[in-house]
Amino acid sequence: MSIAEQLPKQYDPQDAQARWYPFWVDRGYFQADPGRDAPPYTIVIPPPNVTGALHLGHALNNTLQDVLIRWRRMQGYDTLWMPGTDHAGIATQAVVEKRLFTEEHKTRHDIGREALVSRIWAWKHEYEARILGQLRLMGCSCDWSRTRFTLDDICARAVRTTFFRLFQEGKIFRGKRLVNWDTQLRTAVADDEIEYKETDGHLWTIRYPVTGSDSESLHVSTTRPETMLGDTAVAVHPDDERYKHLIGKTVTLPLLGREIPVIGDAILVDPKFGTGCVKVTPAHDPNDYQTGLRNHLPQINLLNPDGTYNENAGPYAGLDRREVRKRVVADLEAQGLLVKTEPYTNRVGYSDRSKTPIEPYLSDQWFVRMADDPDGSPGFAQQAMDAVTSGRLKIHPERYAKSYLDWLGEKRDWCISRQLWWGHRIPIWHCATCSEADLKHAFGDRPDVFWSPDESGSGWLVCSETDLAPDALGPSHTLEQDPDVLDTWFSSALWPHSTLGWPEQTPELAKYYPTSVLSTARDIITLWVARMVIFGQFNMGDVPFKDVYIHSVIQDGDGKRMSKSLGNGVDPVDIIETYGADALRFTLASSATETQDLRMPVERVTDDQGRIATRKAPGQPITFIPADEAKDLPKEQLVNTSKKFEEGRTFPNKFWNAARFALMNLEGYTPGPVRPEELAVEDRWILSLLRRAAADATTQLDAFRFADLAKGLRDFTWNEFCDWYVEFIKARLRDEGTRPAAQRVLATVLDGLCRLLHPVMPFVTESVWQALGGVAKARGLPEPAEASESVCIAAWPSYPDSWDDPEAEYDIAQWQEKVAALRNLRAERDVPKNAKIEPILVAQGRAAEALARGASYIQSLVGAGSVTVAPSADRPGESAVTVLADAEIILPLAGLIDPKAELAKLSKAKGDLEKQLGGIRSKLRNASFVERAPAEVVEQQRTRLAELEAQHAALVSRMAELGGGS
RNA sequence: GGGCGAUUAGCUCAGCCGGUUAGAGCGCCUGUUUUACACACAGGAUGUCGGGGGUUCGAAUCCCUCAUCGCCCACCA
Repeated sequence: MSIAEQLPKQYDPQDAQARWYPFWVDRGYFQADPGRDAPPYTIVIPPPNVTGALHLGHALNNTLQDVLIRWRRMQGYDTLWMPGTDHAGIATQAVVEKRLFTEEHKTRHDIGREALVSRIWAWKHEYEARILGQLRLMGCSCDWSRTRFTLDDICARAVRTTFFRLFQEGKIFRGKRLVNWDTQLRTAVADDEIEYKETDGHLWTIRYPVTGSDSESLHVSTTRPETMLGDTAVAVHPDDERYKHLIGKTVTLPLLGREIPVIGDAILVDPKFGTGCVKVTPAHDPNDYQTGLRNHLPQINLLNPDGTYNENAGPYAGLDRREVRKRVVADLEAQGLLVKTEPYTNRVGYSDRSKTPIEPYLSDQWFVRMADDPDGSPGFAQQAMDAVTSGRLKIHPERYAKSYLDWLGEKRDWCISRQLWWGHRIPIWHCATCSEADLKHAFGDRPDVFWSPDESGSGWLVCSETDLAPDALGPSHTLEQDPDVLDTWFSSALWPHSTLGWPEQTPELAKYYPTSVLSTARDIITLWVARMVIFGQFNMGDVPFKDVYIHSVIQDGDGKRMSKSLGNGVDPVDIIETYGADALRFTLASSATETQDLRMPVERVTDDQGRIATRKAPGQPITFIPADEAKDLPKEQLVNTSKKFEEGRTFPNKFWNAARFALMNLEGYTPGPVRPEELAVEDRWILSLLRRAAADATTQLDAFRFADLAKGLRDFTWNEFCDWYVEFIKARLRDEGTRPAAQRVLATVLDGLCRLLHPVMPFVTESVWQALGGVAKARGLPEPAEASESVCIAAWPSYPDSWDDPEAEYDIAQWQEKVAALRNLRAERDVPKNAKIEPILVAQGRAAEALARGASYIQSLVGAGSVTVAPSADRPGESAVTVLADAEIILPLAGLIDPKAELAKLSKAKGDLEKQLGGIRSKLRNASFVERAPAEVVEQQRTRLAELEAQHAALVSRMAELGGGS
């Protein structure tokens, strides 16, 4: 059996995936080689969180990165796609803690730091394996030998060194800050890890008596009455006539009896809101905190880490915050100080992780200084802004540069400490009792140890690149390591250079930094991209990448964000199993336009009996169960897909079958040169289009226009190569004389298609490449050359300008137009399928010459007995007529023409023409148009007018012949 | 509240540095087992380009405004 006959009629994606991925990996195509003499092209993967598996958003992002990497690899670059995963601090700890609680009813405090961390590692191993497996299934050509994890030793080393350098240069400092405290997890959470919910509560109004006055008092309203225990002032607007005389006096804080000042503060107080008086609790409210700083108010912390109140709450000490609220309200009421209680809906912040209300909480934290230096030299934020404004770093689409610059413009210090156990431990050791002499004695000659006085307490803070033993200062002093870990973004921010081995001066670092492109989602432009720029410039003295590509966000069909728990999430593996990896990739690449959001209508997968596809757990095989049983399942067990991927499935199949056709017709292929005169018009035409398709593809990839790339290649493959070229050459392939040249062109075009389509559809192209290699190992024009062993490493095509052939394109366009018109006539006039037609094409000049050259092709493509091309012809009464811009088509159809119906059709065509003519005529009658529009536009309209008038005249004369009026 | 973006065929989207008759895929209708492909082929229908106003010889495209939707940021005593 020939190779072609062994190929199934339908492309089998699973077979190709199973075959070629190991093939590529075994041959080491994905491995970068810093020793190779080729320019570098590098992408670091945005490391997915090990929290869970990848979804369609990741699939989109990684498809695009793989397209770029495969393209550049083919262009001859030494490509490195650096893979890895992110430990994702709080997110991962939270899922593991949650599981610990639901399965064993234990908190992390029950099992301790070491045990929890080891459980998280186990989780990490499981999900890392799944994530990397998903990427492999998608066909991602990462250099797996370099896979990194943000918490591995290589990354840890970079974290240590960076922290040390920052500390040494005074870029890291310790400070008090109001953090969002999660009392259940006992940790601070980031602003973006808070979910606000509209919650029904109350607004309580409390009376604060003015000290030394029997009658006067101020009324303040609050949604959190318990915090009044920590009030250190009452603020009014400085211009408020009702209260301004009280500024500088004091009021007596109810329940505790402290005297607190009345202050004027125009920023905090809106005199029109509520009573116009605001209680100020600097330690427990962000605005009040700022107010406290402005007015030098004391900060009274009321909270213990577990959510109970501390000794500052006086009689309420030891009670949970919720209990304190109840008692404070009851006590105020009992003392007649509660003015009123109103129902009130406000937004309460809940921790994303524990789903409990967040408490603003004053605590010691570590910060990286973002602001400019006191001497005015630019700080980290400014440096990162400069990278973009100077053009060293480009963000695509450009509009996202604005969010980057706006956010950095605030130059807010970056809080890098987290009260967690999963992460890089802060490399600071505190010694409360020692003197600087002790430190000098112990570490004096060590360049990797640096200390500074603890400004917030007594003793010294010692930063070290390597762990310090508790007794490193001798038996009389204790060194205690800071219990906190670093914000997960601290290690992510180092990713582009830590993964290359920094601070070691590795060959990789020298060659691959700065990397080429970063592709990511817009919601982490600030959290991640900006910080990579900051640390890249700090450690490496250069931006971490030259281009940042921001892809769109995938939503479901209703515009809702996809998520597994909402039941609208789509697992790329489900798509791959249903449609194939190439289908997934092609559809995603086709969808990658410059939009912000991308809708992906989602539907359940069912079998032909209407049963619902489910998976017991992600990664498990699909089982189908009756619909009514599926109702009660958790949504994350349902398998979703989207019709959008149908398009991605049909295209590889179309290409596959075009290849089968080619292979079947390459029997007896012999490599050899093709002389220009051996090329038929259609050969010159397809080569001209192939050249343009390749040039366009290159341009689009350069500009990250993935959708245009996918569409352009699809159109060329399907609408030009399959629909026309293959049809054109069928006859020549049957003729022994013309067969060899036709085969050589066919092999060349198929070879080019494999290359051009490979970045987007690696699997089907490799299948075709290998099969093609079986019959035509040497191919290409004008001289054949031996093809490489894999399309993965074949050269990206760039064809000579001499292939550009406007004459051939003109000819083919002429043929195509006439074929389309004749097919339309056949269909519209109900010409029997097997009837041989005898059309006459009336044309003059260049058009006539082109049609004469193509007569035999037109004949076979429209099922004609003969095709006549003539400068003029009589129109038989029983014939259908179509009038085109440069030709008239006469189709004699004895016995098939109903003059009335024919007239009606012509009349409709005439009506359309007249509408267009009317538009153009009125335009040309308009003096301002003729005067003001550019000359070529006016000329264009005149030409068009002449064409349409000629067509109109022909129609009118035909109608007269048929006996119809004009 | 500030910002970004969207609104074009039944659906998902191109087009938008103004200029022939606004396109694609899917879906729909009619026909076809034409020896690569029914995941196909041939033909066809479908749009006051969200509403209103303006600029211009000319607006889907530029400006203003309103409406609806989405996202980001800030914030709600």
